[in-house]
Amino acid sequence: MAQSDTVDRILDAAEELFAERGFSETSLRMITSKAKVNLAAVNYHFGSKNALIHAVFARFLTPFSATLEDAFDDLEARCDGEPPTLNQTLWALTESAVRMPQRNEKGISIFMRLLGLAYTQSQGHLRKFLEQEYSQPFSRFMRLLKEATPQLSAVDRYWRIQFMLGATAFTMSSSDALQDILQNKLGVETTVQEIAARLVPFLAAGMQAEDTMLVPPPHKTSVA
Amino acid sequence: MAQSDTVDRILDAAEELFAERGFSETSLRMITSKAKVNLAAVNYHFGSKNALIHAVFARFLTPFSATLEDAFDDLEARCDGEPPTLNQTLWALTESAVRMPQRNEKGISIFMRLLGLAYTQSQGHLRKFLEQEYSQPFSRFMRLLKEATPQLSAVDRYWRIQFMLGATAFTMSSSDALQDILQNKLGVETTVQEIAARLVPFLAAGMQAEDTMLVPPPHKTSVA
DNA sequence: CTGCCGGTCAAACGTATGTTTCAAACAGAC
DNA sequence: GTCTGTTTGAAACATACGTTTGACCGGCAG
Repeated sequence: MAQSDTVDRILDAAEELFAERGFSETSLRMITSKAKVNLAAVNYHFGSKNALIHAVFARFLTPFSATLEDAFDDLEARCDGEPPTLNQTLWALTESAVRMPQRNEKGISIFMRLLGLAYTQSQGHLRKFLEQEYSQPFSRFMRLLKEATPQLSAVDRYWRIQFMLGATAFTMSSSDALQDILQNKLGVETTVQEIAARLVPFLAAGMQAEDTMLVPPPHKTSVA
Repeated sequence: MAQSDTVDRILDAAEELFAERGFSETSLRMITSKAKVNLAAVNYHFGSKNALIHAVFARFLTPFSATLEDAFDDLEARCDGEPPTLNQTLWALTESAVRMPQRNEKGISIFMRLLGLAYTQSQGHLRKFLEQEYSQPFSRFMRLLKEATPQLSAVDRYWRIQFMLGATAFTMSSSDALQDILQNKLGVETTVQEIAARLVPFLAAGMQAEDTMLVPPPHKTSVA
């Protein structure tokens, strides 16, 4: 056991419980009892519950953002001046996520759910933490998206990026429950990789949809 | 004030606070003090906090599901045997939502955010409540989607529906914050109707994307 | 052995929560 | 006015939470 694995045990338990139940709904007592660790250990090692939440994100996000930067470097190098296509950009992102070394078989889906929760639950401190710690790869991704969709107006692109984020965060954030339902109803086993493989074409098609027409025409109410 | 507007004042305050902060993060004391009502009134009129949450949803969802059924009736009548197109189905849904009588100007976006939270926060009781109270219009919408996309496999269709739900719930759920950003960065005013007008084409294009290829081909790692 | 120090532990602290209680205020019927 | 059932009010209840405390343990340098 070398020094002390208490810190990792806490992080593991917290990660899993946060993903299952959300942040506010998970108490330190649940975490410490799942981790088989004394209650005070959290405040001793991390300082506060919020700091623990940040640490859970940092443990995954820091190596991930490095991997992602590499993937983007690779991609831009291969494209040699030409801006990467939308598909290439989206794939670079998902591949980076899937290739991360994972603590266990459901590591990625747990973390996707956490990211979804981070965006969804208002938790101001988390949002601030993520924005100021990981703004660089995020901005770079945004720039790539912009260069890959020059035909879109700024406003259209802005909203469609939100739609993409939403579809991704939402799907991944409820993927456990959804996978349960899907297994029961259709008898299909689905991995995160397969979900991503379905998601990317959906997003790419949405991004490249015909230009938005602001007056919704394809509808004829009451009057035939 | 006629009989008692206490119930409505509580519902108004709860709706707004839940949307802003989530369910667990909103206490009964916040609600009752915003509603200028005694703390005990919630338990007196609703029985429990969970029952209050259900009531908030029911107040919007019950008339909405009726409106939606009418819209679907209309649509199917106009199509006369032929299954409605995907665009028609999506527009029937969004038009129904937008046309609901609204308590105030942000009524719809508040409620969209609530629906997103309902799906995202695990809150088992809420999910059960929604499923068993409003399964009928939901199933009908699913059937219409199925008939409008006969080319999709059941699994593909299932996931793409989840993507649609995600993009919608997520976008609407953070639309207030997003609209603020958008106004500052791009100087554009955007209404819920306009967001919907951008969202529907995005969703329709995603739903009708080329068939999913499960082995992601458009990527060439390391090897040129 | 002594002294120290990072880590663990049980227990307690203060606060906030959802819920309950019971008396007071109110409305309408007789 | 009096009675009756409903609604409000202030206060208390029990519980759960995040955090803090201070005693204790174990290894290691002097």
